[in-house]
Amino acid sequence: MSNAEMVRLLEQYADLNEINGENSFKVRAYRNAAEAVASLGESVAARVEAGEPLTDVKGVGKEIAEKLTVMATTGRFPQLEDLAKKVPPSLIELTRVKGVGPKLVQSLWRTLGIASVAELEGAILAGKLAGLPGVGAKKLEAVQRGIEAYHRNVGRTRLGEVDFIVEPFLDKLRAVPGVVRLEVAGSYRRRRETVGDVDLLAATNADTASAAITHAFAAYPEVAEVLGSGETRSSVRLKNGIQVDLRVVPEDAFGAALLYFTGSKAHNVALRQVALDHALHLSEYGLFEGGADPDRPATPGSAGRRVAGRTEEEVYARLGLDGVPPELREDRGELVAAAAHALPDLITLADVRGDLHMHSTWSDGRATVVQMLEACAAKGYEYAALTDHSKALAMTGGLDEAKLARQWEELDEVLAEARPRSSEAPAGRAGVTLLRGMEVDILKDGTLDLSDEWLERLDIVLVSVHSHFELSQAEQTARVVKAVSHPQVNVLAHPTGRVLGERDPYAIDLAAVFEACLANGVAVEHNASYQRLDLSDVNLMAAKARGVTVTLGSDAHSVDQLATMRYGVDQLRRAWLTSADVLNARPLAEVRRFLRKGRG
DNA sequence: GCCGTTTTCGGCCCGACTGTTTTCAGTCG
Repeated sequence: MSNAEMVRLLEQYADLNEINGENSFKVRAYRNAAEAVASLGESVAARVEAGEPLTDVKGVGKEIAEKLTVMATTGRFPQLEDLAKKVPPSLIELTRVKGVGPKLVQSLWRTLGIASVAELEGAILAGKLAGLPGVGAKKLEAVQRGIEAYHRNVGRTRLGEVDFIVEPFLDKLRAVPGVVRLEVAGSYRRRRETVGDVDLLAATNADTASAAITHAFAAYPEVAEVLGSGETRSSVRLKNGIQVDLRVVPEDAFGAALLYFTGSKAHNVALRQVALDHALHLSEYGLFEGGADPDRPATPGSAGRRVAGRTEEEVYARLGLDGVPPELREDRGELVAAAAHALPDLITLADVRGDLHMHSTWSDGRATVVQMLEACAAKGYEYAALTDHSKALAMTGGLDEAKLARQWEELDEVLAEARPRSSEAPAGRAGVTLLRGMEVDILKDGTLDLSDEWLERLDIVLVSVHSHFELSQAEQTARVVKAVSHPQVNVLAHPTGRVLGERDPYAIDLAAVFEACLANGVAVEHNASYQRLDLSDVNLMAAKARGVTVTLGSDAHSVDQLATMRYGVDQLRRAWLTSADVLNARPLAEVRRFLRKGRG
């Protein structure tokens, strides 16, 4: 059984236990264990086979280790199967409806036999919900709104699509008088590959400004519906279905609030624990001396004297920690590293010296080679690899050997013109070295869609899977391993084939693929297109752990798409990568040395 | 169920908002 499957089952077990009214700490323990497995970076099954104890994994104790072992060896989770007989798994879907939590689900199931969103809708129409304990007219309305939102917005929105919405909204709100700070927090700030709700955080210098921004927030033209509004918190749903929350906080607590609302939840929990270890108390209002007094009402500031809170750095510093970049705040060891002053010097967009994956009008790109090169020059790149598709992708106009030869004739001309032989040389693309490459299809049997002769002539050979996604894991792994073992291959592009929100990764043993890449001097790509972002952050961490070189490619099919590089850098940062881990953060000479694999 | 220079029991992050209540439970983040 794969780690992903184990994660899914552990989460399901946690959810069902929660609905069943089980001890909330036990529920959390299973969620923590699921998270631990998800970010493990190695196969649990392999670990079990090797006899390495699972209890070494933080968050996995004796009980869960046993359950994981059973899953790994038998492919089953008997306790979950038993629980599912008492609590139907379809109830989990009900808790995804906003306004419906575990307690209400339990009540719906026990008293009315409701076990699905569809049945809930039916019961509301039939007037059966009124009279249930805790359900009045307003609650009923909230549940109905929740159901509408559920249908409209199942799943999350890709980061690159949220940007288009968020940036203009921010501009509007920043213009409100009295707003001194406005930031996006949440998973958007952590640069997760997809975003659920958008969390905005504002600091104002007067109470009147706080009312003004709340008003401007609700009055934004793209707002379809105001979901809730209070003195410090408001929520709206935009016309495209995305929910946006606004919090207004005092300026001197902005850092603590930004920290808190950026999360992740796991990071916050861990950070608060660090605060407690220092006999301090952390909330979104600041870091306080003296613990909260349980006998007094928990009003802001009642917890003691504030010792930090204006900036995030101030809070971290008071806890003896270096400032943690938002991308790392996932409770994957960043606090330990911050305490040891050992956080990685994360790669930045400015470190990227070239783009190693782009298309032109020679296959399915929309811009010519010259246009792409000029755009790369404008970005200050030292080099760029032209990597059009091969002939197997007929619909993209992929290149066969004859067409590739014609492309090279054009490249000869382009390069001759670009050479600064006189003052009339086109300044635009001067300075960008073109690497002649191709994105060659991996055929079903693992052979490559281009002759060896041409593979040898290319400066850089990317290989990738664009077909036969449904092969078994063993077949897919063997296919890809065979491809990267070809002596002329340099980069395995978008290694899992996923398309966010559209297509799951195909079944493949990445550990085996990484081993083959390492043995053959092949790099794995992080495809920076925000539809793909493949490899994922967790898989990138695993690649780095095995010593595999990573490349970054925009996979641009137009000049505009070259800019998606920033989303790729986001994910590399989330994976703790530094510029030293990334091939195209190195100077051209080093890149060439890597591509030659030590040959001539 | 997990964890441990407060270790094998007794903790486990914290607060806002809403609605249904008459002092609080549920939900959310």
